[in-house]
Amino acid sequence: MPELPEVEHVVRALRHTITGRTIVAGEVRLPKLIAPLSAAAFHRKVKGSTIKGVSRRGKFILIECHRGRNTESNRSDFILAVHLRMTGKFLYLYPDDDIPKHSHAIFYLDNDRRLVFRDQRQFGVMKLIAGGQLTRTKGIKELAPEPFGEDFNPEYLKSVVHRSRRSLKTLLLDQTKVLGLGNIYASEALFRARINPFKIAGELSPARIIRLHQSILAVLRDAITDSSTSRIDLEQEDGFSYGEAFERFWQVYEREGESCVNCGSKIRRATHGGRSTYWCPKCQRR
DNA sequence: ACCCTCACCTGCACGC
DNA sequence: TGCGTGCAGGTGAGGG
Repeated sequence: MPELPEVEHVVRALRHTITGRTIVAGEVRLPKLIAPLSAAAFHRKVKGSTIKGVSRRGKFILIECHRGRNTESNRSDFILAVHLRMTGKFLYLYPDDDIPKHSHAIFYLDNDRRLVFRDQRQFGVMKLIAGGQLTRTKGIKELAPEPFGEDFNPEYLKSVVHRSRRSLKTLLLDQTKVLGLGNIYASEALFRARINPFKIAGELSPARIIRLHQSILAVLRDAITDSSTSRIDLEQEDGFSYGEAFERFWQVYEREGESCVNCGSKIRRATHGGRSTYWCPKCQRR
């Protein structure tokens, strides 16, 4: 379920929790999670490595590790890149806690705690990336610029939008074009920009592209800020709950039939490319 | 290069 | 109570 704001919160929680810890052992129970690497090879690589830090690229969580004493040497450094997809979660278990169902990877840490990757739907993915290879890794190298970076500017968005004949809603979900939105925040960003989700991207006026750019940033930033009131707790059964702090902020998503906060019209829902899209028919006319 | 459809999974809410 | 259906916030492979 997580989109960029939720991933950002998981990254902060992990950074705070596991930076500096050494991985004593790594166990993989669902081989496809790390395929084509074998569980044995995975264990050999992570065993004895120390976690330097935790960062993010798009919706990928990057756990930066190094091995051996010489931290200056890049040679044996690697990144564990984790994508939560729909239901992936991290848990930080106490020694006596049971390992819950759907736990597909377990990292035994040097403080006797275990970091568990749990994923009910098994869509999540882990990649072991050798030092310096991040920008050459398939699935990561294709990603659009970070939304909060300099390269994601109105000019960039204009170039992407003008080249596309897809609907804006579909375009916003394409991580190689616009990074960080998912099905919820794509609807929310279009609502804030007052743009109809079915509008063809290439037909968007320059003024509206600027508005869309601002709305994308505002939605992501607000979601990160608002939800910080609900701290992501890696010790909860679910690792973290998206909870009310995230939902409270939705203005159209999952609000079919409710009144638009701007004009009072009934929010509509339609299935578009197999996924739900929500919009206000009056504020977001075609 | 672009874009569409389907596939990957489990669990939950719903109607009968 | 059970069973079938549709739905869920993400992406990638494969094809046109």
